[in-house]
Amino acid sequence: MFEELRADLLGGLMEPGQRLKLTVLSSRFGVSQSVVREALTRLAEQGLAVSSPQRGFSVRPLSVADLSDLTRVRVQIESLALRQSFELGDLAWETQVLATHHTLQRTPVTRPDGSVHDAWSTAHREFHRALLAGCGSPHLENIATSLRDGAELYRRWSWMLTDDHLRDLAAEHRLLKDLALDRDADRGVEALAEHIERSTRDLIAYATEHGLDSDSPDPVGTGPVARHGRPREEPGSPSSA
Amino acid sequence: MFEELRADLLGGLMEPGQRLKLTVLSSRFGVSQSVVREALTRLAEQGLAVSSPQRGFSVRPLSVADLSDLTRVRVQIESLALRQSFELGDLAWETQVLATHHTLQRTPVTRPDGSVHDAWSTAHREFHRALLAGCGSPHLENIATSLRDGAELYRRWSWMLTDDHLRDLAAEHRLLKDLALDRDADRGVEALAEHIERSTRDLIAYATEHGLDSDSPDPVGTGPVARHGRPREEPGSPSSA
DNA sequence: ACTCAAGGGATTATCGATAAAATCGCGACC
DNA sequence: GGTCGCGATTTTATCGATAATCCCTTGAGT
Repeated sequence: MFEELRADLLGGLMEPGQRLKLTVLSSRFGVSQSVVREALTRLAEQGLAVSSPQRGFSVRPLSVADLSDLTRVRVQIESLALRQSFELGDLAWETQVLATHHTLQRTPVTRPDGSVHDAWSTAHREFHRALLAGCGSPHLENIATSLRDGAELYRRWSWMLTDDHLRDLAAEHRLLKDLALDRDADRGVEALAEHIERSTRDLIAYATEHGLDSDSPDPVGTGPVARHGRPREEPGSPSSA
Repeated sequence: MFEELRADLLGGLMEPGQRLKLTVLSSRFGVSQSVVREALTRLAEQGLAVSSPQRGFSVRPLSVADLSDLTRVRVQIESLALRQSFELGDLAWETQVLATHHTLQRTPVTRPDGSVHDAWSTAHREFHRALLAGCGSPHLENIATSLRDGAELYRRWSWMLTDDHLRDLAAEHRLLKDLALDRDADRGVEALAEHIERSTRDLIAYATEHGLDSDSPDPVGTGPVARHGRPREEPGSPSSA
């Protein structure tokens, strides 16, 4: 149940800032409010949701300032971890990088019906995790994973709104894999930074162009999310049905 | 209540690895098991406790491997943040560094009766937070804080077991403050790294010398913790009453 | 004497309900 | 016509109890 809710959040099913009411979630998953509450508590501690005292929980709001900061920190942390992986990674690490890259390469990005990407997403996460797993530092790895999860939220929106970065993703991953096997730290870090910053650049450009900045009420929600048929019931939108 | 439990954990009142039973905690704090459970969930997500499914919660176990890793990562992260603080910090940052250092300097480390240090601990945390607060990156700041909290657990034990680092703490903090005001990044990072690594070195030396490694049952618990009169009721100790 | 199995006790996880709090809507007042 | 205040409804936070799980002890069997 926790994993389900987490997947929903990461999948971008709920729009940012939307309130997460205990009753609707408990009926939705068929469990009591207690377990929903515990799940939300964990999610909030992870940063995927926010908890307002006496106000309940809501989906973590998105903003270009946060995305910008997140990306910058992510580049720094992942560069650190990648460099250490290149120095300290053993044979098992090399093997894992190769294996996860193969899986990622052979997993289709989108399904034939054009819907979302569930297997590819996990494969993508596994590949990037494997890249950094050689650093030999559990703490550093956890931090990197946590940051990546935070960025995942943005990546889903970037996916829906901009579409000019789909073509060379495979090439970027292949380059990262090759540089890892070659232990070319400098170029590896450079490639990883570019890989991380690319979608951020696109999304920020789109956001500033379309004027949806920090407190966009729902312009992102009018897109592919409406597909899920969830009625917008936020009190912030005066243009009710 | 959450803060109380968190302070107890950080204060080293419970010994590492000890089980945290819901009933005793709920009666201890005079609240229901639900709120204890929520607090433990949050603490577990923060890393201060560990959650075993169907087995409840327990105090985060300590090990030299974990401490070593934690210290290494902490040096890297804090160096990153400090360097950015030195570059980007504004007047407000300088002021905060100066102010928190003054408070820290004027707060006695131990009380006259020789007991623990509650005000000093918060002042210490505030000073280090202020040092890094100029980096202009909320995410990086959060990560650094989280790592510092994790290290706090070890620091308390280091305090009780080794005592050769009490004398020059004030000098180290003053040096850090001066270097911050001078914006001397290289020497600042060097001083901070030394400051972080010092107690770790001492504690690891003590641990390896006294043979209490990863799974020490309670040799650390026989120390100042027994002062709290809490009977050892772990099932792991066969020498029961 | 040791191993294995079943029973009893203790502890955790979940549930439904109650109490507290906040929000929203309606009406009175300025 | 606009604003403030009060009451009703929704929602959260807490509670006590039940059901499920695990650990330890006790006993028989080998």
